[in-house]
Amino acid sequence: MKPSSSSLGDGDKSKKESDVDVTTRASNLLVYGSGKGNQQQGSYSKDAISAIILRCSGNSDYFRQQVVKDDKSNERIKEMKSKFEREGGSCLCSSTMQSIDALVDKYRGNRPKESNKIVVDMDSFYYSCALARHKEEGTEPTHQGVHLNQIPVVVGGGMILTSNYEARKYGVRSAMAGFIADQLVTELSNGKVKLLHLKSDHKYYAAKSAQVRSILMEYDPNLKQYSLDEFYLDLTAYLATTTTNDGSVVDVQEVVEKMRARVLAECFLSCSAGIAPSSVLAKICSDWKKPNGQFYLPPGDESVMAFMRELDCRKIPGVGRVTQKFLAAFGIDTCAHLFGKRYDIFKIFKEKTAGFLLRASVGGWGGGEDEDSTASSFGSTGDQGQKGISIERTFSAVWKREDVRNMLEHVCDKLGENMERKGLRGRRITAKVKLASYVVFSRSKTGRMYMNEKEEILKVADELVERVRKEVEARDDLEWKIRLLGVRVDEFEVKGGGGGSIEKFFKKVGEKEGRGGGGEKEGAVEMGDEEEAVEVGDDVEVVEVDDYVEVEDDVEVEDDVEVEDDEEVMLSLSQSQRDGEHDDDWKFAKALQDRYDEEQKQFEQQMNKGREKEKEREERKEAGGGRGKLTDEQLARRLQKEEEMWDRGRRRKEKTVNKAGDAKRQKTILDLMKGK
DNA sequence: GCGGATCAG
DNA sequence: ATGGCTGATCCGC
Repeated sequence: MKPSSSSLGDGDKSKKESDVDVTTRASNLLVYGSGKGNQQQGSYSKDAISAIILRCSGNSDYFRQQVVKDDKSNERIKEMKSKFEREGGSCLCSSTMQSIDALVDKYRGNRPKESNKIVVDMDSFYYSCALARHKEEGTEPTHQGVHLNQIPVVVGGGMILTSNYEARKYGVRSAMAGFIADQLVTELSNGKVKLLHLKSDHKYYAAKSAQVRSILMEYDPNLKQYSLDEFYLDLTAYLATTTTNDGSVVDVQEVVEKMRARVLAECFLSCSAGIAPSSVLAKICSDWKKPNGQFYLPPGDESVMAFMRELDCRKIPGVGRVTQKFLAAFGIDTCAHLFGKRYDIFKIFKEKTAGFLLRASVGGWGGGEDEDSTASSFGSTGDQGQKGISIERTFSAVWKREDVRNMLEHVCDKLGENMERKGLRGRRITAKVKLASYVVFSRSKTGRMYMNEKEEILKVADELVERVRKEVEARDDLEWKIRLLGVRVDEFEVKGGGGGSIEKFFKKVGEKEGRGGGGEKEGAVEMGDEEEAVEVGDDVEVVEVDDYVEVEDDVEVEDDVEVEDDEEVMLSLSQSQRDGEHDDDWKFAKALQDRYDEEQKQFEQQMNKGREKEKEREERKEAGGGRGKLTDEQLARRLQKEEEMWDRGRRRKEKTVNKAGDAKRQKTILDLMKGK
């Protein structure tokens, strides 16, 4: 498909050419952007859909930014390709190839011998919930006399959350902007059909999800739930302990059929299931017979390899739009291609990604540890494994300090509440700012203190946002108008984990202070003055003592800054206690705290120095390279070209593959082998 | 450690 | 005119 470049006149050539450019790349962007779903019967043509989306998107800020991002990833692909060729293309030491093959053999050998893993995935969950609700309330699931299934319906307004199958025929997908979805339906139906929007009702969905869950629990009490509409089961135990009436072994496929029938009958919700030797394979299979169907992948290498062979890479969980494009650039579309180029991927991608893709190419999941590593505790025990917590909000663009501050305050309030509820404290704060132009910035600061109170978080977040503001205002290509603010806290304190002697010491202090040393999360303890408000007696402040020292180690501290390791800290603690000079534990702790504060300040100064140096370097670069971003980029490109040429010459002289790089890859592969 | 990107649901 | 939110991970620097 080609955009109509012929329709262009001759005038104003340069501008229109760049428009064509954008359009070409943009439509490219759309073709790949269609997502993981299957194309179904009766759908409108992809081209017609793309054309409408393209026209609706027009010159919107959002779309422009998408194109910029797309350009960047294309550039990265180009770099990767040239690097690949520079390093001799598909060429590795035979020993490296042997290692890769050994790894493949291991993955293939380690797959579980039975297909007892089940993934249950609810069909267009939010939409189905709407239908189920009608059933429960005895109302008709119709709109103007027509059953909802017969007309295009979505859940969500500004942003589509779910669409029914009729709407999907018009190219309406989740995560699509509402107004584009409307336009698709209206235009493709020649104005005869209008897209119906239903309101989202998260509470009801959660209730229905719990209902489904309780049924599935009868089959596997340890099932895992990743989201409201996805369940992971292991039926091994169920199959081993269940027999049919005549005493024969039950068939897993029949069990799943019955299970789904029960969900449908009791919850009025249809779902699809995958049955496979591993949960990742089951996840892929659950998509195979959607909606209201199931797919059984028999165990055994032959079966799995045959299934994978045909599989589009994009169906691999973890391979998204961009990765697919990367792979396609190297001629890799299916898992068969992936397997065929298994040696190449270790030269193309970094270790984690390469290992992941190699494993995926043979469906090599389920070899023990990885089956559990995906464990999550959605809706059950809580958030033990949680690594971060965040809130972000979109609003109509603001720019005044006061408005920004208010928005930020709102976000921090919410975050503080959530953290308190979950009993979390973290020492890294990240602020996220999205400009009206959809350009995103994030700035973070790792502190020494574990925080969970809105005021504390707000203070840091505000500094970070101000930093972004200064950076943005210093640039002439950006405008300080923001449409989103977000705050994230991570680097949580380790709770209940051991607790060294320092912690115990502080616990004692805490008890003496009459605040309990347990680590409970009480609200803000009001003290006299800001600096005094440091919660000396709270044991949670303690864990980071060694963390801080570690950080210091990394940062090349000035000579005159004392750096102590854990032991010395402890020593000084007990010494002071023996001294009797600090009869009052609190006083001593306060002194210690002050010193840490001082160190933190030094630490920050150090960081700032680094930042300034970085800036200077940037400025010098700009001064030397002339002015304007374009010139700079051109220069960089030229430099790279030169380097490439030089590199190519050098390689030719060497006449062999890059042994050093190969050795490194060997090591990577060996590490992967050792993995189990 | 930091910041940008990607992915999933 | 209208284009989300939460949490995780990887990579390059």
